[in-house]
Amino acid sequence: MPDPDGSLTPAQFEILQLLWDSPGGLSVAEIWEAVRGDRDVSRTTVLNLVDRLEKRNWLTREKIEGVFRYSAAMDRRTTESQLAESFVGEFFDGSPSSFVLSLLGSGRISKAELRRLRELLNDP
Amino acid sequence: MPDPDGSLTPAQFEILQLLWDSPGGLSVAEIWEAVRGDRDVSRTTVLNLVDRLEKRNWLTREKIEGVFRYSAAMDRRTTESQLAESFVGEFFDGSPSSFVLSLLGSGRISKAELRRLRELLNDP
DNA sequence: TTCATTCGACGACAGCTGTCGTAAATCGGC
DNA sequence: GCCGATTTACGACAGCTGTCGTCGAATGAA
Repeated sequence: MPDPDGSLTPAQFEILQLLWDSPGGLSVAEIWEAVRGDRDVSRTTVLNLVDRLEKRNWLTREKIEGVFRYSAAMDRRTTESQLAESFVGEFFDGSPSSFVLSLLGSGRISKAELRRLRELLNDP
Repeated sequence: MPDPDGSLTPAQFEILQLLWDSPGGLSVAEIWEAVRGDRDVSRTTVLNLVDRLEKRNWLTREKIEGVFRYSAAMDRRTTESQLAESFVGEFFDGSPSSFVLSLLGSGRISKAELRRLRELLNDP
């Protein structure tokens, strides 16, 4: 069971999010139903996304009562950490503070977010 | 002179970084020379990357003494802010604190970076 | 002017993504 | 066991990316 290949696009990440929120795993039909809440998309599109993710070892599947149920192969924390780190590595020279500085510069961070950030860094 | 189209890949971003560091702009030959410091790549590859960036309005160019010199159309701060914000929007539900939390979870942040982050958030 | 060198436009290619349709396999009800 | 419906596999497509080569145009030295 090797590690997942490559990185993730938003469409792929959306599927992983659904699976992380569904302990027992989901069938393609269920994923489709959930995705269709946001975007209008065909069943086979979702099927294909899921299929490719499974081939790249991002998902595992198990046939239960005749239908495949998919689950995320890597847990949420690890995946998100990896995404965040490789993004900062590629675009901010690996410097989180440089990234946060840019974010602050955009001026679109709410007071609540700022407070949460301070707590995060000063507390533990 | 509309805004730049779409987002940026690491290869494209590398070129922008070079241009931000070169006030007078750079010719393709100069960009090539700089890029070749990192990766081994053909002249036409760089030329094509630059060409497409210019067509998407990420770069402007001006012919000086017979040779095009390219400059970044959008300044560094603005571009980086946009990148950071859209990344957080796509993968962290628009929540910077959630992003930083993931980064902390990876356990690969140096003490110096942590200190810098705290200063950044407590100072202003 | 001529000619070698540089520069730039263009096209090509494979790989990936999101999108979809068709066809085959599977399943449940009768 | 058969048939309609669901599920899955597979192939197709356009668009983008990084990669490169070719060819014509521009340039400058002799």
